[in-house]
Amino acid sequence: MDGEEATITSDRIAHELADAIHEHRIAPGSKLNEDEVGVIFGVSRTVARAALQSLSHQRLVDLRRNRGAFVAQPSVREAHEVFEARALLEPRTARSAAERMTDDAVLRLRRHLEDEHSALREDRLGRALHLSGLFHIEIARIAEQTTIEEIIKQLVSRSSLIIALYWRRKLAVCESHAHNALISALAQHDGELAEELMKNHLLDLLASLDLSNPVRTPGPLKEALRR
Amino acid sequence: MDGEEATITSDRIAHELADAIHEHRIAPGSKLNEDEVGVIFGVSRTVARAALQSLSHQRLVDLRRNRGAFVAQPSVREAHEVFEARALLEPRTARSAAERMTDDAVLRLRRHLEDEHSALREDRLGRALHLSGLFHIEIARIAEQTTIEEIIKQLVSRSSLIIALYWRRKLAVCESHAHNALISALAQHDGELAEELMKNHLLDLLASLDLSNPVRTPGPLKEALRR
DNA sequence: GCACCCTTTTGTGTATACAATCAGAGGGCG
DNA sequence: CGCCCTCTGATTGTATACACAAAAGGGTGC
Repeated sequence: MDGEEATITSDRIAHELADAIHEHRIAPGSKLNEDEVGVIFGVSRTVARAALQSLSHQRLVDLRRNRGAFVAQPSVREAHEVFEARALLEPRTARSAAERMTDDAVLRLRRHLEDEHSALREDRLGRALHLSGLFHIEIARIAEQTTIEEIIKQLVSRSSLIIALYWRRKLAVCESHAHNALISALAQHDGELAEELMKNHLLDLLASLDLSNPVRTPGPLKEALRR
Repeated sequence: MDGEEATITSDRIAHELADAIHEHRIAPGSKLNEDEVGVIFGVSRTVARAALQSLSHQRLVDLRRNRGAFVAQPSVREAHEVFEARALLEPRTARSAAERMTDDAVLRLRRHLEDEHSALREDRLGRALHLSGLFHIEIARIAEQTTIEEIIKQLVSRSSLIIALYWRRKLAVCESHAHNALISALAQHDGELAEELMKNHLLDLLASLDLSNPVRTPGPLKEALRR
């Protein structure tokens, strides 16, 4: 009883692809060929197709009729909108999280932050960014708001694409500080502070992007699927 | 050049089914057989299946492996969460809408409200409720926040299921009043008031539900698809 | 030499066939 | 008489085949 790869469902493939996109191993604009995806995961086009459709519902890929699936390339407009939505949801959610914070949750967040640091030390920037996004999702989870968590999950996911396209400067260090400060506020059940910190953190994140010129990264093929 | 039904895409089917659910023509818990859907719309299971998957991503239907698709039955917990999310998003969005309000938008909203009244007069309660939900979406559209609009669209959609399950008293009249007051505030560009009105409107809506007992409406078959 | 059109090729859209799985009915056993 | 097991019918999961649309490539005419 070794393997657990017996059931390769479309959800699993969607997840796998999503992770690759989040870690910037697949660039925005990349073509995702149905056959290719199917071959990679050892399933037929039917299943691969379902996975791609799933990703398109999450706005991670763009499905163009008779053209195929492409990793989405959010516009500048969309970038602003996504952060606008996050600004409405996340600060108040951080406040809720502060109220519900448990010792266990503090530990989980600290461990998470530690992973982020490790990834950075190993120079796996993509992975670090991915973990950084998961940090926000973890906070929503602590707030015990599954629905809002799902929404934030999607927004963070799209943020990952936005960062891939409009990145300007390394914000890794201040990122960590921001997350660190957040953990402190949460651990002390200081909802007010947590809300404020989250609000500013999101503004910093937005400010670290260059949304002046509409970057075009045609995005080449993808051979980044090493599992 | 009469027909426009040449291309029955899965999106169209998903839309059609979604409308039926929103208007309470299909009850929560109803089984949505792939073959049946396919026959009704004159397509193969492949397309019907894609439509159902799409609806499941919107959380309108519940896809159970090897069991099939069922119209979702949100739990009491989920009901609270959905309205929690709406409370975070919609009031501030109403404020934005007030700032961007145009004469044209006012007209659109008034016409919308009028439709709602017509539906009520014709005793088409389901349709009235559906329109009432669209009203909220229209406000998000006026705020020119496509992303938030999409999120609200989903939340309103799920609210429709929640109302179908946990309805307590007729709130139709106060609904209209609330929407009317909102239009006034928006027309006067009074963001502050619009935000407050929306907040209270959502609280009223939530209060009109009976979320104490976990209703179980097994939901019979569906022959409600008269197009 | 360049541009345009036709052919070829690749890839998606859809239908259908087959395999796997589950719910329910019926019969056998305790 | 009730419980459990098995068999059957129905329905979903997956693969494959074919139809068609769009891109790629080469050839010809200007």
